[in-house]
Amino acid sequence: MTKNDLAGTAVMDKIVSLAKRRGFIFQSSEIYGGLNGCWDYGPLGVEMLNNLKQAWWKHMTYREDIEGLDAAILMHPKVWEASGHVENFTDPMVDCKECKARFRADQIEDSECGSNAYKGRKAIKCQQEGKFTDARKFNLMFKTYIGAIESEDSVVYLRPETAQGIFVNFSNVKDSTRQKLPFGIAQIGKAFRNEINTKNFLYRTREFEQMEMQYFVKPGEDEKWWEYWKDIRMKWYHELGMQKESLQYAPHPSDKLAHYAKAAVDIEFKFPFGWGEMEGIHNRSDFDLSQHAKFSGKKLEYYDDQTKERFIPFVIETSAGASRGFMAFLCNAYDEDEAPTADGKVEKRTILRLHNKLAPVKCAVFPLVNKDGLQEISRNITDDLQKSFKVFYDESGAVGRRYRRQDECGTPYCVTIDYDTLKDNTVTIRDRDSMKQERINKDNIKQYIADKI
RNA sequence: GCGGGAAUAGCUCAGUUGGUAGAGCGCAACCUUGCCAAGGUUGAAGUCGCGAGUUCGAGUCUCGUUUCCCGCUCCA
Repeated sequence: MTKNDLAGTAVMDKIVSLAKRRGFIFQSSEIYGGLNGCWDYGPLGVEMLNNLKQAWWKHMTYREDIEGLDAAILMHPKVWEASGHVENFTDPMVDCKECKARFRADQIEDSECGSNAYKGRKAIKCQQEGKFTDARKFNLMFKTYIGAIESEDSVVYLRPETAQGIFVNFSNVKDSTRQKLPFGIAQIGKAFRNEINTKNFLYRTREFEQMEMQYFVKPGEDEKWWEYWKDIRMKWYHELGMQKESLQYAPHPSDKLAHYAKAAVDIEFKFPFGWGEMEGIHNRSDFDLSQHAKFSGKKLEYYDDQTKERFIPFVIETSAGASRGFMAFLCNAYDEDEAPTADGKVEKRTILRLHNKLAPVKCAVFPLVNKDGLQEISRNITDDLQKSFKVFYDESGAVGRRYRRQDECGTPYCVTIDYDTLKDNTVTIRDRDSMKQERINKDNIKQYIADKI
């Protein structure tokens, strides 16, 4: 059976349950009944998430034209005025008490009543008849106070995106690194949005992690670089094992672009519940730097020594969700196939076909049986290997059971120490996906795995 | 925010007209075991999401609430 044969909801349920059972994802504050839209990464989850972030970090910053940054989550409140979040992140909404539809208060004139009985009826008429609630504001930014006094003067926000930390540091990074255009700044960090609704496990949550890179270019070259990053970013997902048919570009129609964007395309993944955005590649033009220049009074310009031009760079942004990516890679890896049993039958095998780079544990080590010194050799091998990567030692139960445990966790390699090891120092190393084994010298295990992760 | 469904052991679920909590898998220990969830013995583990109410007595009935899922709405 392949995942395509299974209904989306059923697959999602299985993944959620496996994530809990094996320690990838737990509900936040579970013993208190949970907190809506918040999730914790368990022992295997945090390893995998770190691997994902590390893969992205290397992809972005192990090149000459991109620098790293880790800005504070709390920023000056004016940042969010300049960025447009204070104004645009707030929508006054009204509900119709009769048909239960919700409207943006500023769009009632263009909206239609949500009830079938009044199909085609203008919502403005319902409002005139007094069916609507008072307008309520929904600002998606979490608000808190800095310092001892809780007043309007001490309001700060949890950042709703990491991008602004990069824009406000544009000059700092440029001056301290002597970078010339085009160059980029990359950052991984938490962001917070007080969503009206959360849904789909890790997909829409109130606290999430972003992996963003803002690439600063000369105006006029923005189109070229937008195409470049669009291409590079899609390839990155392919290289980490995502099936091509599970990925697609979803362009934003020009009349639905965000206030800052000149062009935008999403990379979408085919989740069990349908296509969903994982990353956006946006041409933000000079909107952000111009706004911050205006609000801060500081020049955020670039001087080109070659052409003697002074200008505000354009920004091509690649904005990926680490949490969403985590979930997408988990869904992409989940599979069920068939494995032979000791008595010649076949049984269902649950397996996470994670890319070696993402797998939480790289290698498991088993003594074939728990006697005749095989455990001691296995312990020694484990101690040696875990100097280089995450290893799991297991001597509990039959060896077949131990293989299956690792399959469910996505561990790519299992090393088994048997009686031949005593004679010639070889061990078997078993591949997760094919279940095939080969014998190698125990001193070569580390190199064998290091070459593949 | 609206409508619908669900919540009992780590997971998947039973639990009768209201009468002291069950199974399979998993987990732990021991025995057995020479490579793919094997067999045996033993064991740990649940304030039945949370809080009220009705009742002599509530997993079961009522109300509230939280969380998750589905459909709307929302997603600068």
